[in-house]
Amino acid sequence: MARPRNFDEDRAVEAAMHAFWTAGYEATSTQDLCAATGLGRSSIYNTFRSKHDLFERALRRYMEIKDASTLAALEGEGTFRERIAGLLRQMIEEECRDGIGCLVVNSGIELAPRDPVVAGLLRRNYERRLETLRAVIEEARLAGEIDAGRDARELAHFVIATISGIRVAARSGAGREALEAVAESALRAL
Amino acid sequence: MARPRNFDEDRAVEAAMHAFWTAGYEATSTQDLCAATGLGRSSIYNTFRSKHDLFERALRRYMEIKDASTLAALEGEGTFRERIAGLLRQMIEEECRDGIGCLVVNSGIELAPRDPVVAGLLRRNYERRLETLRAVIEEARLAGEIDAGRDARELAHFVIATISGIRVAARSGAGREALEAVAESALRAL
DNA sequence: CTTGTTTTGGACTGATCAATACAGAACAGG
DNA sequence: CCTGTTCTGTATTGATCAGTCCAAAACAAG
Repeated sequence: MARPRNFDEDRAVEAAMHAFWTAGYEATSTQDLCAATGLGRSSIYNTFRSKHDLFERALRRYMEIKDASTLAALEGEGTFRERIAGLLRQMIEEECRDGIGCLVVNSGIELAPRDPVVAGLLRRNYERRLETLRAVIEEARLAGEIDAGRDARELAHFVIATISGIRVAARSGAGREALEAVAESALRAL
Repeated sequence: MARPRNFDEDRAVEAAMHAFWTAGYEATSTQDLCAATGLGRSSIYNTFRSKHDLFERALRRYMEIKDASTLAALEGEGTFRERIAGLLRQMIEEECRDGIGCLVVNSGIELAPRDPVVAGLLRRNYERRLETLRAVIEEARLAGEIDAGRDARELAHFVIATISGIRVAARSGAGREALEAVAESALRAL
């Protein structure tokens, strides 16, 4: 018994996600968000309470998507090493293709230091990724694919840091060969 | 035959550097810059042409300082491994102490994708750091401290990426032990 | 068709943004 | 002390910021 919505909320979140992703939080104005989503100001403020709340939704959505694709790479075919190599290659491919970076890394740098809510989201997501990786690595360790003396959790930290390092390097002007060299060196460390 | 300046230009640049460093480019207003430097708007715009130009100066200054301290760590005492370990420890210490991160990493994420001037500065700095590290690694390789079959340039890329990875991890909520684990794993890869 | 509820577009708010204008202050050379 | 030049504090610019308001529009239920 009321006027129905004229847009898809999830599509709007994903459009906002791309806007924040490419330009960052501060540099994305509410005007930009209107243009990206195709909505009017009222619709945005009526649906999402504020620019910050919309950003949270967008960041959560990004994490969902990214974590799903990471999990898919980790649970794919092949040896543990091959799967990690595939994961790193996937990141490099992404970074070189559209040069858009990673919203999690971007948010950690731009917002986390002064935004406790975002910092909390990122910390929880970090823990989740860490645990996923740790489990996979532990499995590989027990299967004898990597040195039994290594600590799975520490290696998981290392893999995550390597991915972040590759992403930052890509933003600093490193070419594809450089990124692949980093991935190769990291794989050797496992 | 004119009124002399009432402030030290270099001190002003360093004050601005700290402001940009802690809050980022967009989130630092010209008002903030006045407060940080202790100068009036006129003095700032008269000395540095614009907020952007002042940022460039600040970024250049940061790179000078940082590169000097990196070079000092690399040219210190001890084996190659010890010096790299010292460099990583220095970064971790810095990251844990004031949790302020690195202006180069921050700028690469926040500005480089949409600011060609900053992107150029960062790319040139990356090349410089790469060459410094490559030379040190090459020396270590010839001295037999690391596997002669490895490529010094590739390893240099890897070390830089590891440092960036550690910095991003610190911003994502990783604790000191996690960062140290990353450093240890990376050292093992050399 | 009427009523009730929600959405929507667009005008509007006060605040803040980077940057400028300008007048007077401060000094060096004469 | 003057004169010329550069500084500096303050007021102000127009633009843009996030967010609000309100009237008209759109639909469901009756």
